[in-house]
Amino acid sequence: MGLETIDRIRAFNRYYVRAIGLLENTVVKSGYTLTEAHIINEVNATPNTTATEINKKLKLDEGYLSRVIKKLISNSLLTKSRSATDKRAYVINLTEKGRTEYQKLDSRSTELVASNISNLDSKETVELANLMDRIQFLLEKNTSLEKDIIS
Amino acid sequence: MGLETIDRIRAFNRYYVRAIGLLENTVVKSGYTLTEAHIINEVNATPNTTATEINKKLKLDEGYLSRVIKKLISNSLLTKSRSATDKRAYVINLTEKGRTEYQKLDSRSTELVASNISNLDSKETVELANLMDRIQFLLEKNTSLEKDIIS
DNA sequence: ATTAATACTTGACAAAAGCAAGTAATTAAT
DNA sequence: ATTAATTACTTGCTTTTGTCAAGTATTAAT
Repeated sequence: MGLETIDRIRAFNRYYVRAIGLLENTVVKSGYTLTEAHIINEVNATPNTTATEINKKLKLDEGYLSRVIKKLISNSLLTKSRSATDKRAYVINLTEKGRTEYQKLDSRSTELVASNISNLDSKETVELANLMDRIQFLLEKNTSLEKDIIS
Repeated sequence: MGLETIDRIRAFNRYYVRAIGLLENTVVKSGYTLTEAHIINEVNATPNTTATEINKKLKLDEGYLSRVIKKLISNSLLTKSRSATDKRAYVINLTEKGRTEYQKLDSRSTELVASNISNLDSKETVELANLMDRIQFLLEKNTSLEKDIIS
């Protein structure tokens, strides 16, 4: 297959890095940092989670995560209460406001994607999603678990 | 096609953001920040460029860019000299060391991609590159120029 | 019981990035 | 032609983001 195939993959990665960078800016304009948005997403996806659980996905510095959570609590998006089963840990949940904000971020994100593919007809849109699924499938073949990187 | 198609696209974006985040960490371990690496790439791609030209691609804060370039100059990777044709601007180039470092970053990146797809056979690897090309083609359909975002 | 590991916090600090004001050179406007 | 506006870049100041290390409390391991 040759080196030029890898170069094509790298070209895509550069392209997508840039595209995603623009996304990130847009998320930030929503008033939350990307990290905050990720945390909100995580807590939404798995209620009654803990900082350690969140960090298995986000892999931030523990101290930093602790502070960001603190900030989200002081902004009334999250609640934290000592776990009954493990008093070292704190159970984290979204507040009502937190759920509302999650919904906003979520629909905002959907709108953005929709607008970014607005020139595609529905056939092409489905094709795009299929291509993406296939890429993810191929890339995940390489990494049985968790350690997947692409560069 | 329905909302679930957009959700699939968003799922891929999340997946890829994470994958690219891991890439970034790896680049950083090379001793340069991602921003520095991008600048080095740009100067390599277009010699005799200027800060403004670089920033058309990278879209950083001007002041920040100015400082990063300064740092790269003090590390002997770049040179800067007043443009003869426009004395406001500075012509930027790689030094010999800069070229060497570019080559290192470049081959490192190729190696990383290769290792991340090492489980694919050559047929699948070509398929992957084709899928990526097609995605890029579809996404670029949406934006005649420069303003492409995907989220 | 003692030691080690886990969950989290806090203080101090460093790096990355953004904002705003400024200089000098060039281009556009009248 | 002179003034005004724009462009290219720099610098000081601040904020945001992230790291490191030390510490507390709790739980698990031996």
